[in-house]
Amino acid sequence: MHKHGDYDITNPESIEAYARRLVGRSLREVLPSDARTMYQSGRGKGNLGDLVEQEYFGIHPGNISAPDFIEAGVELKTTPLKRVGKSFRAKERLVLQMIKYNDVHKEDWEHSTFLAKNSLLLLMFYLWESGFAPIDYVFKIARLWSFPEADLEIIRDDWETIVGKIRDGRAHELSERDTRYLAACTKAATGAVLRSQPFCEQDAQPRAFSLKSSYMNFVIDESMRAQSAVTAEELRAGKTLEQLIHERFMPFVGMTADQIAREVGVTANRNAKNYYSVLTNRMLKPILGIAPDREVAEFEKAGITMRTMRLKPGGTPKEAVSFKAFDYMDLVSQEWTTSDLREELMRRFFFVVYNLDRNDVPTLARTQFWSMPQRDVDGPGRDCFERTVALIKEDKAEYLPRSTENKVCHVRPHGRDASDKLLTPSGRWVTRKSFWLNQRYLGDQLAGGEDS
DNA sequence: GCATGATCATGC
DNA sequence: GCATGATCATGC
Repeated sequence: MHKHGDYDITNPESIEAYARRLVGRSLREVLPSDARTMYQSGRGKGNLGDLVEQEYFGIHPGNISAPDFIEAGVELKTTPLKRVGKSFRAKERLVLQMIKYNDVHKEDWEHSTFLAKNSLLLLMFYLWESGFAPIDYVFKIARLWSFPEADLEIIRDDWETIVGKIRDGRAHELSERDTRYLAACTKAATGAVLRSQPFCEQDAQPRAFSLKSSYMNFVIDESMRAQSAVTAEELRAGKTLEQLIHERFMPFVGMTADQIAREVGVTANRNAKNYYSVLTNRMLKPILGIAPDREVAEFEKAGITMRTMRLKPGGTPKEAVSFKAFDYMDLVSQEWTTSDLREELMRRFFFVVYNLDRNDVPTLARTQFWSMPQRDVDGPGRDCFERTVALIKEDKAEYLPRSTENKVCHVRPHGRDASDKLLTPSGRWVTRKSFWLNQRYLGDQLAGGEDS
């Protein structure tokens, strides 16, 4: 028996595809009514993980040392997200398996039960909402996850640290602070029955291997990014939102901005600095056949940042791209991993690209989706952020990173005029500023893209 | 010609 | 009234 209903139990991708059907929905919306009634209103509370396994996938994994989908080697994990502002964060750490103090010390990493069970995870994130029954939580992410090699190195170190402590007879001293990604989190309430350990008389708290929340946040960011291309419903004939958008712009490619304005009925002042953003919005309007102005919301929902880009005759961008101005006080209180800047850099960008001719007449050249490579986000992007924070703290808010100092971005004034100032932590008023993407960097990045 | 500082028209 | 995305202006 290889098949189970709508998926192939031996094939990870098939299982993932079936899991993805839950994204954007709750179990109540997809389960047959007889299965639903059991779990309504508190009764049969069961945790959501069990519900998904039994009612959605129809599996009853009893074996705790092998993956849930044995034939495919896939371990299913259902785990909550919480909303923080516009983005999602892990509501809790992800518990992978109990640590058996009396067995694990005999294992080596390559042959560990940890690896056997957790090498390929099917992660299903749902949005936790206070007061909801589990059956009503809406799933946001469903994806296969295998650890990137670099991460696995660290997880291995962490595993060795934890197991090493057990071998040293110090299981009772385990702490989540010992490790970076993989932690030995306490399991069961405080005061629960303690467990024996092999090399020490003293009993230890029950603990489980778990992925820290901070690591899960990284997984979430990555997943939202990967998924944003196809979120917002793969409407109509299985086309992605991105395909639909490209197609929408196609008829305008080759037209000058003036011609486009006439075509879509824009009469706004050509000198208005939001002229191109008005044009783009109007070109997008009829997309998806939804109510006017909804398309912008669709963009938002998919986490897409829309920008105009004008290329000079040589093909380099005429201008850098700005983000909203920051508040000095707020900025210095931010950590890189959760910073506004990182969130902005991690978003998917949609560029509407115009070519300028020698007379500066803009012609729509193409549209292009783009995401900043991860190494640039957490490399130069991070440097720029941390340098900026450090300089502000040193009372040098006038001397923030320039475009010549950083490959990816820089800081520049961004206010009403030179008198538009904000308070710094040192108590001085300094020109309002923001982060900007370097135009040279953008030129290099977008040159490779041949979209639409 | 580019990097950086300065400013603007509009929408909310 | 002001933040935003965008562009202009200047100095090196």
